[in-house]
Amino acid sequence: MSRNREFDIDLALDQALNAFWLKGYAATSMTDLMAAMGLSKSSFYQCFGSKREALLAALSRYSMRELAETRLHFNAAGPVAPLLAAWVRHSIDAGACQPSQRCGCLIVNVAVELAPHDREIEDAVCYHLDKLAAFLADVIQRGHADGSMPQRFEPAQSADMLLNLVAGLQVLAKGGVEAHRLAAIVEVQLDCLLGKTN
Amino acid sequence: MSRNREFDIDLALDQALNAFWLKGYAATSMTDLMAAMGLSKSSFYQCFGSKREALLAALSRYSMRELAETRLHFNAAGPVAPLLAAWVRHSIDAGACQPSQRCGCLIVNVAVELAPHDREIEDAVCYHLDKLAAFLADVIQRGHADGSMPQRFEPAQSADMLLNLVAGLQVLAKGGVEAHRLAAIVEVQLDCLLGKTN
DNA sequence: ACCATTTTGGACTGAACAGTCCGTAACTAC
DNA sequence: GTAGTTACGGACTGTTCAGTCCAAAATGGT
Repeated sequence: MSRNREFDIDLALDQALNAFWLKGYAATSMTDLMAAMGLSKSSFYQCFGSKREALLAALSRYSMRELAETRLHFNAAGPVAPLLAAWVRHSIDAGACQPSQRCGCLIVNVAVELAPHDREIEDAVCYHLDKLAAFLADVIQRGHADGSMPQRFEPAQSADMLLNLVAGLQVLAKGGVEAHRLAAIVEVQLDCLLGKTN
Repeated sequence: MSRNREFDIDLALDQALNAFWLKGYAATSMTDLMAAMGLSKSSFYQCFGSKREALLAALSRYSMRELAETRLHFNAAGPVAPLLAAWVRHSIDAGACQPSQRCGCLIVNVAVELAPHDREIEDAVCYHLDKLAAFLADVIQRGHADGSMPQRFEPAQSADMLLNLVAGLQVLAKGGVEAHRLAAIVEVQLDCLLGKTN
């Protein structure tokens, strides 16, 4: 009954996501965005409404993807402690949407740039952080149960601490702190959380 | 031999700093900036050269101020541990250039928004972080010497960990995480760094 | 084959952008 | 007082911004 869309919405959204990830929201012009997504103005506005709505959609997609990957990682069998250590260590070099580019974490970037000025975006950021914290708390609970993690702190507190750890790492990495110092921070924190033996 | 400048450069710079702090670099237009600083276009460009150079100057001023305040705080007599605890706790509510506004830390904001795309700004950020880390390492060394801090980690590592802690807090605060959770993170981390007794 | 529907490219909009320039006003040194 | 110098206000530049609109092309149902 009608002409078919020529592009894949999810693919276009991924490319928009990468553009925002790489340059930030304000610094990504519509020209940049359309070039990255490979669509014309009319197609973009028809499909996504506005630049801001595209960011919101990209943010939601990023959040889903990130949470799914994290869940997958912790689905592995065996004690939780080494999984957790691997997850945190991985977070250092995960912040690259393009090779040799320090994009950090889209959620962190958006939280800093926009969350205080846009309620809806703050809600999206907060939703992601809460989901992630809740999942990590579950994982930590599992670590307590399987005996691989000392029960020194409440799971929820340890989870928030991990959140804070990875958020801080993204900032320091973007600020130009060398990788070996970031790695040392991770090890110190893992030591606190998991005890001498990790 | 000439007409005098009608405004105070440092005051104007402080107001520029607040504007950038509040809204970020890209989102602060020249119109915003001139209004905040209370000067006309010609005065601004005559005195500061460009928007970017104004940011650089503001960044340097912020860095000096921040470092001076930190040095002052740790100049107090007595054991280091409680001073350190107070400093970190204070960092939660320090991120407000205006009442009831979550501005976070200018260095963190700029690190996330601009450092990966502007070498000179990255250098400024990195310089501040290094200075702060080095000073904190000295403070921690003092804490080791006066016996108020356990010597579980190297001073430089503990200092980087503190840097990471406060950076993470700024991000989570901007993202909308509630203050009591931030406070809990601080206490957990202080517990790791200072031992059960703080 | 043809009509109804939707996508698409690109011309177009008015506003906002960073930055320049110049006539005028104000001040200092002499 | 006056000459020389600088600061100031604001008009002005050309560019870029996000977003609108429409004619033409492409498609699917009948």
